[in-house]
Amino acid sequence: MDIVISERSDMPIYEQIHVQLAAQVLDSRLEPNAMLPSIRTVARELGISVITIKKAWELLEADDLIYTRPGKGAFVSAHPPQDLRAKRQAFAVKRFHRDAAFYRGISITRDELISIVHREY
Amino acid sequence: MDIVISERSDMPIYEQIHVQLAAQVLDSRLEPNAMLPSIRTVARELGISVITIKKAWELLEADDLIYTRPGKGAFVSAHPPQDLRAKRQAFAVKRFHRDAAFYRGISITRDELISIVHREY
DNA sequence: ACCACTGTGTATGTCCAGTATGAACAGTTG
DNA sequence: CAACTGTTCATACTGGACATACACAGTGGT
Repeated sequence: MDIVISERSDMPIYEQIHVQLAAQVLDSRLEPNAMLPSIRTVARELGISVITIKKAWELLEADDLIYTRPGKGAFVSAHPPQDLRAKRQAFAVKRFHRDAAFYRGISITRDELISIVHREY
Repeated sequence: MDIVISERSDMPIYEQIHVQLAAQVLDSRLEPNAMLPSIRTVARELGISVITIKKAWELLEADDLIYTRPGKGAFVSAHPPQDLRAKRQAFAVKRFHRDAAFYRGISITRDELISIVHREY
């Protein structure tokens, strides 16, 4: 489990953790049912608050990407690969709906946006 | 000049104003060199603080979309249509660079993103 | 010269999200 | 029983967003 916190990101820390861990689950880089380090351990290692980690864990659990068991720990949810691919798409689509509002707001057409993605991505 | 403030947006008010006005300039919906309503007028009409409007005006001026003259007012910058199209592209590209970080972070390929834009936009 | 506008700058204050620390509670396991 | 685990609660700090108020300086019409 690799997490890098950027102080220059405009995303809050809990969101950075959420997204990075979600990516690792969605990429099948974490073993299904593998135990995650405890929130106290991650907090200590990253030099941040347990509450911040817990918030990220809550989002991941809401996404059905991990599950937590009081007294036991937090674990990677097990999903068939095709479900993970679908979840990754859904994750991207959900975010895209928010981003799209901006481009619509400045009258960027679909073709213009596709062209931008093609060139800049 | 039309501005609608959404309390449900996750964008700060000054940013909503910035983006909406930028769009109107970039779409040539505002006459070059037309005078904008004063920051006190807009503040009163929208029921917000003059400082908030001023912040939006500052961003717009930094974008070279308006210019301000103490004692006179704020005006729409005059640009040839092709320059406005280029500016609109640049505006979108700049924003896209921020948005792209997320999609890269969850390993969405260019083709996947194009497909999402095609389907959802 | 005066007035009513304009933009600009400063001071002060409130609110809220994000984050922090610490402590306590409850569950699990060896 | 101890050492872990997750969970909850209390309290506090910081910084950004936003607010109000006031003062300054520029512009233009009368």
